[in-house]
Amino acid sequence: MGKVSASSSAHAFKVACSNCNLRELCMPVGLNDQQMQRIDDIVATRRKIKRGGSLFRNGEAFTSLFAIRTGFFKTCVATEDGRDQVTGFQMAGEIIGLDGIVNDHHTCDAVALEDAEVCVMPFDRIEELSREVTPLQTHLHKIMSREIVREHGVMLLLGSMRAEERLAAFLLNLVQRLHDRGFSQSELVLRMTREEIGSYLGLKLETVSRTFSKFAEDGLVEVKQRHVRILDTDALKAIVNSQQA
Amino acid sequence: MGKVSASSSAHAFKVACSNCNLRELCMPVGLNDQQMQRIDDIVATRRKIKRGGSLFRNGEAFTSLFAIRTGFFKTCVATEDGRDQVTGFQMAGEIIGLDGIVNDHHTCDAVALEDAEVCVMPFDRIEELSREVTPLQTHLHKIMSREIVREHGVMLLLGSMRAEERLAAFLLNLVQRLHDRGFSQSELVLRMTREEIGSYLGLKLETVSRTFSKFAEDGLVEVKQRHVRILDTDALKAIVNSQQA
DNA sequence: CGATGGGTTGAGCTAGCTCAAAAGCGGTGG
DNA sequence: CCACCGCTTTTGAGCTAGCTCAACCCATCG
Repeated sequence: MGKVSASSSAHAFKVACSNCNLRELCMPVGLNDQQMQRIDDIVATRRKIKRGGSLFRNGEAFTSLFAIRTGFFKTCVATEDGRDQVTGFQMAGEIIGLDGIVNDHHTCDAVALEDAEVCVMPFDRIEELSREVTPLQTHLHKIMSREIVREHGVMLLLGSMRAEERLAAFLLNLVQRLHDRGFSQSELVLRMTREEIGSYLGLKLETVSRTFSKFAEDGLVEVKQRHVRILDTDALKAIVNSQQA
Repeated sequence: MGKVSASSSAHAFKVACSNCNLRELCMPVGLNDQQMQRIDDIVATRRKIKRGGSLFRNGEAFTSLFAIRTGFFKTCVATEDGRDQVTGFQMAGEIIGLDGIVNDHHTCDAVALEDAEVCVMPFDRIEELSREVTPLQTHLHKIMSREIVREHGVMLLLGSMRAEERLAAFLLNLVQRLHDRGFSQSELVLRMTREEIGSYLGLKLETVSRTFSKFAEDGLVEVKQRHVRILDTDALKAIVNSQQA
């Protein structure tokens, strides 16, 4: 698989979305062959990122969106005074980099939480083609809108839920997305630390740990380090909608 | 949609973006006459919304984006169990309704905090025209990306700031946006209640009120009900970047 | 094996919450 | 013009969820 530099490398070989098993996740459906062909051409290259490496960083020029092929990312923003906040965790089939469009440079960091590979899609090509292939245009708009709606959900979580609700919502969301990708509905391996979960959820790592322990004590989940088995999905759902405030 | 409810009404008369003094805020710049002409055609109608009325509600079909001409809105999402969270406050020149694109129905409520008027822009027309007028396409993408970046900022605020930092950041943001629209840099009238501010900032209304009082006591602002005069912008900025955690 | 980075757990603290009372403000009707 | 009502805001007093600080454990890896 080519020569890999420090933490990432660009590859010149061509890849085909039309053969990609993640197609339904990142590409529009219902394209004819010719349209599919043209979309294949959008993916300029792939890029591998080693665990801990970054796909892009705050301040870097924006040129491309990235479709995650394998691996797991976090995105985080930072204040001037150095605090930072995880704004999301992204997995295979998801599109990353939308934040860069508005000012032509990225405003957050995207860091690989495990070795990863992404498809590089130059944004000028996307815009060009989406003028001609209507389903692509529609798809792009929906992806951006979906991100806005997702963030609304995070704001709701951060603004009005208590610790247990937040963690329950987080677990349910993760396992749902994994299930959409063909994994178990009840078992998952966390790719991130307690601290990263805490940052995302607006909690301290100790609180995350304690809340995991409480869930385990109550028989809702089994937790062994980063391995989590969900034993009672309904109880977790009930916690999210508990309104116990 | 279509039918006019108690608190809003649709007007059939035509309006022209080209003559609108908010043009630079909601429309692309650098268009030629012919392009401008065509964009004028996007604005199908205007719609007035009385204070307290809603522009759209969670669950309603999505057909159009709205450009705020006058007035002030809040958007809020709700959990199944009835809690809700203000996700943003929108003022003249801002675009509202992007959440509806992904699933063809709205996922939040947009409520007028004062009598308001919006330009109704059918989204299918926008998509159609943005295939032909590249600056419009670019502009649409930037608007959506800007919203994503804005929400990142809110997540940072909700996830990692303390009450004083949140309120200071909120005031600075509001006054900045008002200043961009030609209003004072230091004086503003809040269009929302303490409770709505609290919801947006993830705080209780009492905490918002107390924090205002503390700022006033410290000589940073003068507060008389909803009239706020900022006396020391730099001190507010220092609070936002205090990292006192 | 020792070092290192994550994770857990305990003990005490505090920012922000809850509950409660009272006061200001704006509209309405006599 | 005044009295009243409903809504918003302020302020006080006490409480608590989640934080801080600290110790310890566990897994991995050179």
